[in-house]
Amino acid sequence: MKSKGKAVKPSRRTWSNPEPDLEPDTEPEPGSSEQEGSEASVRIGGSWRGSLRSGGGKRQRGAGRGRRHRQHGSSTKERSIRRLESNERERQRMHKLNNAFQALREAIPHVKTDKKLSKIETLTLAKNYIKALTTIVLDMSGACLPSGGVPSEATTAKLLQCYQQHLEEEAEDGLTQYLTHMHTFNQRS
DNA sequence: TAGGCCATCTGGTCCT
DNA sequence: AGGACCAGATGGCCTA
Repeated sequence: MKSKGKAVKPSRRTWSNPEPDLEPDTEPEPGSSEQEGSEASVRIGGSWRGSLRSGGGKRQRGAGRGRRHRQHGSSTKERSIRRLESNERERQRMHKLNNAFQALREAIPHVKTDKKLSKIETLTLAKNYIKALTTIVLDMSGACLPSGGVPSEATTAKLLQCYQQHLEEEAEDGLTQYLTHMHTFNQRS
């Protein structure tokens, strides 16, 4: 396990722990003033960074774009508390995501090395693994993938049915069980 | 030392 | 209204 010194980053200026010479109350919030998009730099994430507002951002979802900051009408202290709570939730969310990645790493076969799979490697291997399993399962059931690589509707329905059954049973050894179902299915049909 | 990977913070947007 | 989700930014650690 790599120690990445992430829990605390003392050298970093955080919103909740700003440098003494910075006055959060007197600073215009990014995007909340008339200077929107005209600042050479904005303070986001407790750090100074280049302006994001002028075209660089990809965030253009929904009709709410251009909306002003949500105004909570609360004190600096209350906003600070909410921000800390929000950070904590985000941390927990990312931990859950990482746990899921770890579970995925353990579920897919790969050459064991000292170095753990990165996230992108994990996703890529998982995708390939699913493709390989699908091919095997279809072979067992006498079907085969069409040239496009996409199973037919009927085949997909069969796969989903077996997968659903597997989920309901919450099998300990998922793959074995899944393949057994498919084998049984094949024998019956 | 550069580049890859990652955790964390943050603000915007979506959803309930 | 508030939590979840998302993606950009930042900086630390590690390796080639």
